[in-house]
Amino acid sequence: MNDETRIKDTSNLPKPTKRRLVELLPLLNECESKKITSLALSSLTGWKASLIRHDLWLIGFNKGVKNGYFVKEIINKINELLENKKDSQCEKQETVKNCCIVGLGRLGAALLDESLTKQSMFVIKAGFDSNLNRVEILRSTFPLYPANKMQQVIKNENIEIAILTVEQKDAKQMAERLVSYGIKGIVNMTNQILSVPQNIKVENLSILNALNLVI
Amino acid sequence: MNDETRIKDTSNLPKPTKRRLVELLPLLNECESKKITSLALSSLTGWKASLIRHDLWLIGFNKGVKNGYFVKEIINKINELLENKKDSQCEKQETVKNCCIVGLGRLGAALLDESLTKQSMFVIKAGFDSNLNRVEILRSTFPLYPANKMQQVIKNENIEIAILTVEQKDAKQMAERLVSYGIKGIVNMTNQILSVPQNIKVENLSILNALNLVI
DNA sequence: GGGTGTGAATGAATTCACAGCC
DNA sequence: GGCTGTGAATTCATTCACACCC
Repeated sequence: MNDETRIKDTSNLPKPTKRRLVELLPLLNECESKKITSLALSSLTGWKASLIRHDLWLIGFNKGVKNGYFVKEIINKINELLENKKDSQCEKQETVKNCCIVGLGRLGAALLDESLTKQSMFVIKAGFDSNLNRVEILRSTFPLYPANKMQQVIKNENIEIAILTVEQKDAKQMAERLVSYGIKGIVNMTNQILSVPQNIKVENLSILNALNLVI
Repeated sequence: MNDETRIKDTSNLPKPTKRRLVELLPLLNECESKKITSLALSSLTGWKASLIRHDLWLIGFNKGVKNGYFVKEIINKINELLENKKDSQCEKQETVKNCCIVGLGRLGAALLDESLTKQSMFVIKAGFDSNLNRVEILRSTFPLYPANKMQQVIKNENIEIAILTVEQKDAKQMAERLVSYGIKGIVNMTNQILSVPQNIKVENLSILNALNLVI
């Protein structure tokens, strides 16, 4: 077997590493220099330089880097990961991810705006609310539907990700419904803990919980 | 030395433990039964029962629990922690935490609403934006100020926490300003990494980053 | 039996240390 | 000298295992 076999299997990266890489992305995109050293990244992020090198090593930066990493190369590598190309040989597949917003209260309504996902791989395809009024009144660049259309729209539009902004009390059962309709990832903006099957990914973004953690 | 000396120093709890406890709080508050077992909590959260017992042990549930924990007791204990009472003998101090919202774009404006912090220890005292228009037009239950009033208002109102909802490009420097004005905790809703002094706490709640993690 | 309390054992993530390269 | 590449050492978090209690 040749050297290629030594390339790390990036599909089961440690979670903290993946998180850091994702956070790195916006920073790298704004970087005007061609190359950047682990030390420079360290001072930009506050993370140890050795940790950054280790992370980059895990995603395949072995040998060949001389005096700092090429910013573009890091960006490309991270993007590759995120697009879950299990097989890097595979065709340049369409890497758009369809999302929806579930719950159009104050917070959900604030997301009815393309700017959130501008120049990203995410496209918001639909908004849902069980309150018909909201669905009719709110204006948005993508269509809004009553909650009873969820199953159908999620299937038709091939939506994989939901941003959950419903009221606390509805969060759990709504998450279950979404999972049953085929949603694979949930960005949970409520402060409820969602218990979902292992293969469903959840990120918790409760502002109230966050406030409790920054005290 | 007596038994009291064995009580854990809850001020430097492991971060993951603290996070779980905070997430537990809303769940416990809705719990209608008087007592709850670690097993029940496990099935509600998806976390291992032994982990939950360990967490509770760390915050002082040693001995004395017979057949499940008293829900109220857990809630109280966690709240005590959050209010940072280093010294449990201390007077029943005022445990309100003053917050502000920095950046009144679509996301920030969505938070101009008491419902977020209702029946919590947090009170939003002010909103800031460098765009005078927004400050004048938006309606809110607390006062809005132009950004140049920040230093003064933060000091006068004794504001310790900021919810950062400015545009990406302004995030870093705004964070630095906030720190220089005495802010101790930042809920960062931008996708920029903020590098702040050690003693300042930051929680990152970027929706775009979260989307990248649930793929 | 079903539950907690608790240290020890395991597993995971980070940091160190240093060889090797320009 | 400054930088990366990389396994080993260390630190940190979770899980196990079992004594004890009702």
